[in-house]
Amino acid sequence: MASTARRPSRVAKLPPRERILDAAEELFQSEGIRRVGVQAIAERAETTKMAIYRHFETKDALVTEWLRIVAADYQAAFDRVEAEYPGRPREQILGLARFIAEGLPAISHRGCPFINSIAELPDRSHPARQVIEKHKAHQTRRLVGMCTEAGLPDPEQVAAEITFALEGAQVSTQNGSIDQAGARLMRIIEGIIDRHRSPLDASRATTD
Amino acid sequence: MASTARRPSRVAKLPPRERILDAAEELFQSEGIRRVGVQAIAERAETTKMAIYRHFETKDALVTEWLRIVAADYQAAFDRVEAEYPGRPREQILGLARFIAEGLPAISHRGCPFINSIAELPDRSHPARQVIEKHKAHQTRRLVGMCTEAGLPDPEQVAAEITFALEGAQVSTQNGSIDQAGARLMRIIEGIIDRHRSPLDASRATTD
DNA sequence: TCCGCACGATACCGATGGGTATCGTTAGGC
DNA sequence: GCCTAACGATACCCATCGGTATCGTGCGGA
Repeated sequence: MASTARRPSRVAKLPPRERILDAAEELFQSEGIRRVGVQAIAERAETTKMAIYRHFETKDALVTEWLRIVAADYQAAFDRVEAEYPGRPREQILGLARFIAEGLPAISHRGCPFINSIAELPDRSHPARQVIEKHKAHQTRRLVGMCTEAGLPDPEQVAAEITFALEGAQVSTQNGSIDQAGARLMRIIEGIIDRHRSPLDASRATTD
Repeated sequence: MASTARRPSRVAKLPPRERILDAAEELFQSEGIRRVGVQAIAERAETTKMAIYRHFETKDALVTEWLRIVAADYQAAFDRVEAEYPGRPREQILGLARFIAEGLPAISHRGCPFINSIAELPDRSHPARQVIEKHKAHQTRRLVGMCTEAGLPDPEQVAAEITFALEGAQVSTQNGSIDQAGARLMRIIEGIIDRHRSPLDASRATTD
């Protein structure tokens, strides 16, 4: 529950549960869910398998909790961007895109945790899948809200376009050139917004 | 090795190698690579594990061969669309997008084989990963070529935008509404092309 | 001081999975 | 009509992995 600071630094000895979640985050992100055994997580967390099973019922529960935290981080980005640009939905959307774009190098060769996890969890009834679906629905709702507030016609279409672009960027970055991906993504988002904003006045510049 | 005239005794089933590849395709696509054991593939192919290892050195080799086939299918779509609309790159791109859009329902709850496989194969030196990377590079090259031929300024940017949209659509469809995804994707692609086609002349119709 | 309890370490269990060895059988080519 | 080779089936080897049981240990609170 304690969604405290998610810092990859496990230098200082945090309580076991935090260390376990940190280790799981690093390993799941870099290696994938199924490739990482509980034993490996325990070693990285400088604890033992037993300690993990004292805090989490099963490995699946640990996976689910990890994705819950990642989802909370994303939603925090939404909150931050809304607080930073109150009443300016266009800047909010661009801020969100920037958040993703700036995160691209970090995940470069290993993509979005949600996308990867879905690939590894084909069972839709898996609790982790439900976390992902709920998060995606939440994200879509907020994005549509921003587009509506921006006065864009057909906000659902715009939100869908933005979502496609954001997720496509994260996927494509896994095996392409990372250097330009962020800049390209920003231009795409700007283009989407401006195209919908003024369909009869497309002469406005799309470059930043 | 090259004797394709094997005569099955009882049923008119395909030669073992074909059956194995068919079974692998179905299972890998629906369940994922790591979740599917060689034994399961053998049962689905109505053969045995040994037969599989007679035709493929390892499971990884089978995975690689499967992805090679999928890549060939995609490239066939490129060929088809180029043959169908010779000298009309805009229609070629839209035809390609339609190919993806129409394929969305089929992969609905289980996404693109490449994206999923990358998630399951974090090792970039894996031969299957190299197949994927080569395919993506090839696809990008052809897409950039189409954009160049269409006289679009900054064809790399357009190709990147299209790629993001196509892959994003396939990812987002996994856990969202499939019904509108195809139509939304087509509108996105049209919007991308037309926005770049004539930034100073946006009065032309965007619908086909 | 002593009790409780979370923690650490190790050994273990059952299941699964990749890969191999070996058997008999069958089909096709000369 | 034989000889080679691919095929089918079974049993097996070994590693890994999720999960459990059982030890011991240190530490804080009443």
